[in-house]
Amino acid sequence: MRGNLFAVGVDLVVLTVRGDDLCVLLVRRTEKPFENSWGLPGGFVAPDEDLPDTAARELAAQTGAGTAGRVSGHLEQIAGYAAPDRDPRGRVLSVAFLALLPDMPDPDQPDVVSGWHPVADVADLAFDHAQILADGVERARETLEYTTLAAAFCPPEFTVTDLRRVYEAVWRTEIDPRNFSRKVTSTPGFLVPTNRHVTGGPGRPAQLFRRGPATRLHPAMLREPAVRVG
Amino acid sequence: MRGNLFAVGVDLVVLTVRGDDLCVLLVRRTEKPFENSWGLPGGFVAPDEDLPDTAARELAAQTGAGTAGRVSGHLEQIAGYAAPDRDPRGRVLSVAFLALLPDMPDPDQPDVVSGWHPVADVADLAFDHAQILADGVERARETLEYTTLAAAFCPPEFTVTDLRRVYEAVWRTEIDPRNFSRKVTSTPGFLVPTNRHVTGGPGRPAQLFRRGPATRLHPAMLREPAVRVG
DNA sequence: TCGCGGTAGTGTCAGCCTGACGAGAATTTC
DNA sequence: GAAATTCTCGTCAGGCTGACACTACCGCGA
Repeated sequence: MRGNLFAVGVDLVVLTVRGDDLCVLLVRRTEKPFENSWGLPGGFVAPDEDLPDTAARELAAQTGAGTAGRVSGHLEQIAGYAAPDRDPRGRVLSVAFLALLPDMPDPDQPDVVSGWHPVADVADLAFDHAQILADGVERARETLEYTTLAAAFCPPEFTVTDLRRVYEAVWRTEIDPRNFSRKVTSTPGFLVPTNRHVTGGPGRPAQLFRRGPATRLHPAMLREPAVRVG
Repeated sequence: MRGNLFAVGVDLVVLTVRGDDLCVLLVRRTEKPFENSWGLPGGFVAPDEDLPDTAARELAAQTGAGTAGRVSGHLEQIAGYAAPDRDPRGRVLSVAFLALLPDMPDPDQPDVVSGWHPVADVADLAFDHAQILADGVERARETLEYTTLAAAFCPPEFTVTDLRRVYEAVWRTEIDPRNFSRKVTSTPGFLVPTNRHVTGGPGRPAQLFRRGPATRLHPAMLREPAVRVG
């Protein structure tokens, strides 16, 4: 077999929505290279492990959530990255995965080595992680247009407003609440009403919904037709 | 550095439209494993080579087109595949790329070791190439919905009907020529009229167009809203 | 108790886009 | 020439969207 050999790792772009911000899970590196820099969580692929297995294992380890992340979360591959000089230690290929999680309390160990950072504030990541993050965020933005995956950012039961805030945070736009409500509630299989309502806050109580079986939006929920001719 | 080592290769899903069929470029394997089976063209990543470089190099080699494939073609990454048992020789990670080319004469060497096959007729490929092909075809179908990339299947100058046949072949549907023409000619930047016309065939001569600068379709050209709720 | 601000959800309406055609224009073939 | 074929423009009804008026229901404070 020809070809030189690579170390193969998996890097995770773990996104969640906290308040009005789209946030990414970053870890502070404790080893060279890029010691003390922030980077994406990740690890090497173990023998007899497939890429999604590695990603799921790392996700569980980093979020301290056991397999809980899979209950309402989502995990998909973004792409492979293998520029010859992306890792000074040698030839390393990294397969990036995108994970979407509901907002959760800060990571189990309340240390400063990992935490949520608004993606808009992120700068200077290790390796080519800035590029990977950008690709992951763009993927998430597109995914929200054509699928019902925004609900992956929400807890098992959520209101239409919760869901709208996800779109607004990921797209950094404002959406008319009335039109948004009409769209998502009229899409068959997107939301399953529970007939229960949240109370406590100001205003009329909002109905709680659960995720429905639908996975795709037809027609899509398009972002601003962003004048992009070139 | 932890982790075991992988050989890393690139596999190509090279698609074109011939007549009414979406076709894929396959090669007949001359070595074990899967000797004499059909498989996707590909090769290993050379030292100091990035993944897109390998893909472009292999594409040029396989189509015998030098760099001509890039003139009106398109090359994008699909995903990485690394199941532990996908290659009996050992741990091999393959990054798949999707290439879209205009129809061209059969490969330079008129041998039987490589050629175009209608994707609908393909069966029993080597390794996990059937899965990779399926993923590539699905990616192409989605891409046609949201981008202007169908023109990558066409020669530099083409008619609206040429373009429509691309959509029909990739989606395996029929599209109303009048509505299709309205859609593509009214999308700013999709088609640039040349004011020249093709002649020779039956019927009114069709105008020739060139690709415009637009890359995205707003709104998208949706396939059949395929009743898909689950 | 009674407004009052705030949020949830419904209703309306004009405009754009699409699917489903009709019909005319321009060419080859018979 | 007449027929067949293909390209192109028009028409029209229906669906979806953005914009926004309006009602329903809550907590809060006077």
